[in-house]
Amino acid sequence: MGEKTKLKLLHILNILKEDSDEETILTTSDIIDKLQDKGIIAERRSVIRDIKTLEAFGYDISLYEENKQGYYLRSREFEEEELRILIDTVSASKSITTKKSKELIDKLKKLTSKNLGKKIVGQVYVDEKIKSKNERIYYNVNALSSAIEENKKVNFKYTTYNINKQLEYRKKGKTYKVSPYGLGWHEDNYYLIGIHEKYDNISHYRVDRIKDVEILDERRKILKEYENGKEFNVADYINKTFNMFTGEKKIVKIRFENHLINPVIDKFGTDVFLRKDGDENFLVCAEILISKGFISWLLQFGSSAELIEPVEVRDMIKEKVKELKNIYK
DNA sequence: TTCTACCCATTGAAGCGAAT
DNA sequence: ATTCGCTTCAATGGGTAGAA
Repeated sequence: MGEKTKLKLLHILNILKEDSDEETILTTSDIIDKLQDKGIIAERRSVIRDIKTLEAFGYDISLYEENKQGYYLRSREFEEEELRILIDTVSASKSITTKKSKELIDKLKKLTSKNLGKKIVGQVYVDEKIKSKNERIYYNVNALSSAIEENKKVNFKYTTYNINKQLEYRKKGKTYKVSPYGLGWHEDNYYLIGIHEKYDNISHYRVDRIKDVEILDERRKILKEYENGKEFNVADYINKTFNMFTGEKKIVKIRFENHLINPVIDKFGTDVFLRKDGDENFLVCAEILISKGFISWLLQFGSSAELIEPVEVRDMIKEKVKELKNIYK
């Protein structure tokens, strides 16, 4: 007895956490065996008593009385589905390197039992082709968010792929001075949203392509729109921006064929204003940022989508179509 | 067979005051 | 401040009976 009696309780908790779940129910003798592996000799009834103690403390343990098979830890910090979402997101994220993804997934795995962890992770496929090669991503995210919090400007170097598929510095390694405003996800990429020192509009930078971040002791530049203390909402901004190209905000009216309802909802959300236009079409009115990204998004639907208003955006599309016509004539 | 419930004896741990 | 000795208390395990 002695020290071992206290260790036993903790070991039992650990055993329940690591080795039990709804599909692997442990009997008292299973637990006794596992305790023995750790050098603790325990008696049947004291195991039961310990489990009841854990339950009384608040652990959600399914008892023999309830399931007639044995014991298992029912709820954990994360449910299987929640964990799966997190793990999938990590493995799909282009900004996180393969190495960092694997480390993160290993940590996430510890939030459930060994069995379930193995099951979930076995289904995850990490696509190395799309993964960033920048191991400094965490550092970048950290430095950038501190800068945002402290209302400071940052210096960094920005990289891009050249046609030889090599990463090289943009603008010959010149430093970018940016007032950072937010970090946000868009289609598996992590972006910094901020204002470049030389310009007055919002720009986006892929966080995984940013290098050598340095926090400056200068206060952030304020955009005119936000001078009156209005809070910058990253999520809202990303929603209104298409494929991370900036442009002017305009109200547009677009006619879509009915079968395009899903991509439209994906893009505009369920709150979008839309109404029927005959039997085969519907009309959408929405405020968006007009950009190359938006036009490419619209053109992917070919003749199944038609932008009706405003005229100047229609003209932009006409121009684009003319360019295409020249290539494919 | 496996678990729970109850009673009982044993024993280690904790609490506390006194001594060093 | 630490150690010793004493008492008290709670945890453990043995036994038995009973339920599923």
